[in-house]
Amino acid sequence: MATQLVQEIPLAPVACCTPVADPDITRDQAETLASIFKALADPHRIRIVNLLANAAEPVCVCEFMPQLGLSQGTVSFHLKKLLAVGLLDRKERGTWAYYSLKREGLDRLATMFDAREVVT
Amino acid sequence: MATQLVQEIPLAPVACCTPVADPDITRDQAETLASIFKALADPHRIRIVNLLANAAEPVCVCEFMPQLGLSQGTVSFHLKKLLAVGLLDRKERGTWAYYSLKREGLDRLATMFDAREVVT
DNA sequence: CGTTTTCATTGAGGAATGTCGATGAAGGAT
DNA sequence: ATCCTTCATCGACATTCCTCAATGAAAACG
Repeated sequence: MATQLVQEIPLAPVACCTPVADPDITRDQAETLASIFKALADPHRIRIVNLLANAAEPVCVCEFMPQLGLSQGTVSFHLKKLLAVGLLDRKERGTWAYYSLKREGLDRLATMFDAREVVT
Repeated sequence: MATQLVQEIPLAPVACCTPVADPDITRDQAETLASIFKALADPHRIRIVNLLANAAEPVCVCEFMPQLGLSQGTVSFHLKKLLAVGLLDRKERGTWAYYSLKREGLDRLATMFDAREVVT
């Protein structure tokens, strides 16, 4: 019975499973992709992106602190992470620093799944 | 000069920046989203997804070990992470465990960016 | 000039993550 | 029944991550 169950499925008879095609992406590509996901792998950074998406204009650092309930240094820490992977844009204006969403960054993420470039 | 530069931009005159719209997503939603991204925030797990995307049929654990160069326990560790967020499907067959991509999981990710549900 | 404001960076802590080797559980084979 | 294979889990360790308070740097203002 159990033996038949195994036979039913068209898998390799000897080995445990059918050989898998070599991966399309290299180790380096996987590393790059993971770093982008890593930038979004934090609830506070998700909210930062969400805040920026809702904002009609660039937002300065001091705005995030009360919204997120985080200290100023921590906010800069998170913004830097998002900036590093190209998801955010930063421009200084006097003493202030304004952040905005980088459309290319989001589009790149969208096409990852749309065209299945990454995964398929 | 510098003062004029600040004035040029139509931002709030007193405060440092324009008030930002309240975030669309709740703290809980941000947490959930972050957990999904966290599952993909590792190069080995990216390669696992890539391998599964290239595979025509479910893949057993023993196949990942040589491909990734990781110990068996570590492979199970990563598979569990992806499984937990609904990106993978697992079915046992005798002594073996076969993993496959869960289309709904990927589609959910895709629509996140397509429809801008998450971010916009 | 000195003071104040805004933001980035640093140092230090505690928490979470990734890795391995070892152990355990469950099915198949002899 | 005994042994072997496959896989999940556990314990332990090293590394990375997140957070704050404190310090620096640069611009605006008195």
